[in-house]
Amino acid sequence: MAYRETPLVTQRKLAQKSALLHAAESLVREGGFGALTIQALASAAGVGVGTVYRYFSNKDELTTEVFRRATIREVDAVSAVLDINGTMSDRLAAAAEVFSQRAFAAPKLAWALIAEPVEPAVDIARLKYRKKYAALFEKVIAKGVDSGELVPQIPALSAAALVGAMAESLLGPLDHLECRELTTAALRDFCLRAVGVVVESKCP
Amino acid sequence: MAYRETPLVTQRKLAQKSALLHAAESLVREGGFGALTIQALASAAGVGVGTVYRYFSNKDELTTEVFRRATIREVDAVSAVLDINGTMSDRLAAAAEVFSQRAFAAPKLAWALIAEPVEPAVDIARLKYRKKYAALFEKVIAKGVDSGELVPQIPALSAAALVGAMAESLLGPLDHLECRELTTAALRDFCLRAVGVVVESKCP
DNA sequence: CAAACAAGTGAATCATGATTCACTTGTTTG
DNA sequence: CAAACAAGTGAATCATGATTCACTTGTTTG
Repeated sequence: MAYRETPLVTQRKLAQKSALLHAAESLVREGGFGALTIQALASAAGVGVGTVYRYFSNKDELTTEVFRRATIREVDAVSAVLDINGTMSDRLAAAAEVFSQRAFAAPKLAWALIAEPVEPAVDIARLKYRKKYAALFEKVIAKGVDSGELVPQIPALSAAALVGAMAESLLGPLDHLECRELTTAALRDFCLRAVGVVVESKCP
Repeated sequence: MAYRETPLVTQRKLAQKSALLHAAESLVREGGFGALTIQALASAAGVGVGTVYRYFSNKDELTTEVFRRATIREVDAVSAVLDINGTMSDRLAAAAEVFSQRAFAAPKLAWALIAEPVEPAVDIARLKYRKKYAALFEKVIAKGVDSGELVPQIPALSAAALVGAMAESLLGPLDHLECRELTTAALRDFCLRAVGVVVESKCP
């Protein structure tokens, strides 16, 4: 007798939540998190504002989830490339390149994820995922130091510094899409030098 | 017959504005820009909220001015040390050390200036002063590249990356004041390697 | 001293977006 | 089909701090 959620309804609800998240990410891709208001999302998704609250208990939950999903894709891409075969410097080089290339491929999104002024909730998530990047780098750097491939250093500090270097150095160039290749290469070399890989042999 | 501002009054007004700015910076030193509300400032300075508006036309002007004054001190300190005699790497090393030491000396302020989530107006100022740091580094790096002391590179990119590396790598350690020396040295070495100075001779 | 004016005051108001809630519409069950 | 319930709605309300403004207090001038 009682009403029970049927599979069809469950699926529709999932689809609706997914549609909302997609619409929200589109808004962020176009105008950063500043463009992601409940009103804007509701009208972009073609629903009433109240409907948004059926799927997210509040704004922070929404923005945090949008940030999390987008950032996880980035972290995963960098993580994947850090696991390739080769020396530690090969891996770090590939990671820097991927980070840069992906940022150039979606500049506004990159800016939103990396540097846009946002509500504290998103900023906390940002900190968390920066640590995730740093943890990935730290592991590889530590291995490189152990094997003698990299100069002795504090892996945790170098890793954080790499994250900062990557993020900051792209902020300016992101709107100069022509310099993409040059910038990517320069950033990669900077990172390699920073962790103590000799780029050009000095002892012929 | 008409009322005209007497030197005494002019001086009092200057003193009042200065007192407000000092009180505002104290609030920021204790709790970041988040703690700097007009209400809090007014009661900290022992005046009514209306009085604050006699000296600053709006909140953005106030916060921006507090940020500007504090940051200029930092930029000047780094700038001064970049002008010392010595090789370009000596200068960059000194700059990294000064940046780090000053951050450790006032951790909450450093956090507020570098990374705290703030209203867009302050964030714009932040961007501006990050560029100022970068410009200082860029000059020194360019000189070093020209003289062959540093590896070939894009000075503007390396400079931005250095700024990012310094800022990011201190975010974590700032509450571990014990590691101050070690962290400072590690950051300095990271920066020197990054710009292509060979820290340890490889050709005996 | 008193007129003329500026500085100081803080309760009241405003601005911006998030959030609620009484109501409407759609689904499920027997 | 109709009862039972959830999803959808958007105008109204709320929350947070900035901002205003009618008023009070202090300074200057002749």
